[in-house]
Amino acid sequence: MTDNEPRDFIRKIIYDDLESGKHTGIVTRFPPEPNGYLHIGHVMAICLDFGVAAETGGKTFLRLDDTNPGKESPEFVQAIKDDVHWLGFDWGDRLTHASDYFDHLHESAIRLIEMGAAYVDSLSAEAIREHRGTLTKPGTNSPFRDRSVEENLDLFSRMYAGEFADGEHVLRAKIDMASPNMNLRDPAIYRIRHIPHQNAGDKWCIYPMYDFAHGLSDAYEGITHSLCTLEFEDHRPLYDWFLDQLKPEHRPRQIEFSRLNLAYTITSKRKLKMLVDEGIVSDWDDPRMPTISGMRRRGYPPEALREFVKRAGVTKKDKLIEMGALENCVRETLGDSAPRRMAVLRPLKVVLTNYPEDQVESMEAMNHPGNPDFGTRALPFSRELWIDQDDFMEEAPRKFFRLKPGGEVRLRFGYIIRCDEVIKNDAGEVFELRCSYDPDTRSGTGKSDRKVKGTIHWVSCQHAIDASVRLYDRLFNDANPNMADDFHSVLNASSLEVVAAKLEPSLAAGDDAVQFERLGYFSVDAQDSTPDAPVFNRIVTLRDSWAKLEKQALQK
RNA sequence: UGGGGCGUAGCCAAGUGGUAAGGCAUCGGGUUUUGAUCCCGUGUAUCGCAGGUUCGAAUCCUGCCGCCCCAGCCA
Repeated sequence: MTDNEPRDFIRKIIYDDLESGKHTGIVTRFPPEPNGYLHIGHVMAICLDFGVAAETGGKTFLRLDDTNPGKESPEFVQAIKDDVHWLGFDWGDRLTHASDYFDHLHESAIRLIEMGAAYVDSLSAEAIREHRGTLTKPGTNSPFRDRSVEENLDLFSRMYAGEFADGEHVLRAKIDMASPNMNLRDPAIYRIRHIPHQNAGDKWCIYPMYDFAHGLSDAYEGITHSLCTLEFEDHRPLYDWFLDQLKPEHRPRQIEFSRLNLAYTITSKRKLKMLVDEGIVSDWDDPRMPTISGMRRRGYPPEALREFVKRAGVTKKDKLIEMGALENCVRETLGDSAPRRMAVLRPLKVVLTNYPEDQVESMEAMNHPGNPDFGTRALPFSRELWIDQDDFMEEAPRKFFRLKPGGEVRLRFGYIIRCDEVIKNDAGEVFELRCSYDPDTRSGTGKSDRKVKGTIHWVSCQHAIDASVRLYDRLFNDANPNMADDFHSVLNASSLEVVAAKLEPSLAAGDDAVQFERLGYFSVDAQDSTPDAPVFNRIVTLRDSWAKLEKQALQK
């Protein structure tokens, strides 16, 4: 147990239930509907459901909530399993489906009918809506509400037998059409759908609704605490109503917490699906997507996501968390684990005019400045180098301590160089820099104690590897696109930029996440990269206080 | 306008009658061959507002305001 650590309100309830002896073991479930990919919001639920069970020595079911065939598919089931595993959680032999319980559910529905607590309604969907009333006006009873038990049983068995078309009849719980809680106005519990099911195949043509299936599934599995998001709070009376009526052996308790919203992104499966279907992103695992698979492909480490949701906390307050908070978790974990490398994103040629034509030196470079265990590597150095265009300014402000005409800068793990001449192309763009190096300043020799303010990264031209590097930015320009009338209007048109980069030779090995020094963390794109044409994704930039200064200067 | 939920610093978040933790961000400063990391320091938070109870209120009471969710045969 994690004593002394502040516990969220749900853990308090659960730990209390353990201490009071109400429960001797905790059983939770993570119940996604396999109708899309899991996203950052689900990470929170996964960490809570699996986390609290693991902490208490309990168990967690991964339950596919597949009560609505037509929207659900095995592809999504597989993706969900992959994502939960990747995040670091294990359900053991507790992979279940709501559809595993269709027989029990069907029997329970019949019991409800026998108890006079459910009836077959033959009103059209539209008529049912009209009878439901509004938020301020009570509903009115369906003319079919008082059918006899026998008639209901007969009708329901014929629904089951496939005698009716979709929508002809529906089974409803008989509760209270005047309830101020809309969910209690005789909710539908079974509907007719002549459509095969992703797990149950052709066995059924009637399917249970979420409210009916969920609580009972929880009960069948012996779930002690059924954790869900706030929008189901209104459903809790209904959840409890079914349990009150049917009195299953185990009685689960539903507890609701607020969803986690990430600024500048959306967490609605429906909208994420639109991004995919409309080709705005390449697929569900596009590295810009807030899906688990997208973040995985982008290179986010799972421990960073776990740390992120831990910091976010579990409460009932609506949250919209800054993107920076997530990115910071990613930087923190990668900062420790990623080896350092050098790469030039927007190459600008530097010729060292006083360096021997055919000479190549080998520079020793640390793989991690803070951790000697990472060792060192050899970096080839020669007369022609690539540096980043951002590291040169023809007319530089005072505080710019990179390269400028007549100015000096240190090449990381190399020499101090001075910019002697700026060569431009016909369009007047800076095309090449003629520089001279100071042979006494070779890194690590201690021959000179000269200091220069700036250090920049570089790659030897003749040794460089060409690679395509994808630079990602937020998908939306609005902090809360969830609330936009039409998310298309707040899309960030430049969320992806692809550059032709030059990499140091050791990057051919294609490691896991690495840091390109002074630029950020990058990883090989598992799908598109090939040995001949490497493709890297930028996971996240480094913090950049220079960019911040520039931005402030612009605002003045 | 019915019902449910939520309001503590820019973003999260502890706190449950004894005088406002912590994290992230911000802003200073130090170290640094990554303008990174690291290290120090940095916040008058009218605890949504207004009344009330109390020696004492973010915590209790009353009234108000704001935001979110609910009228699928979706989950």
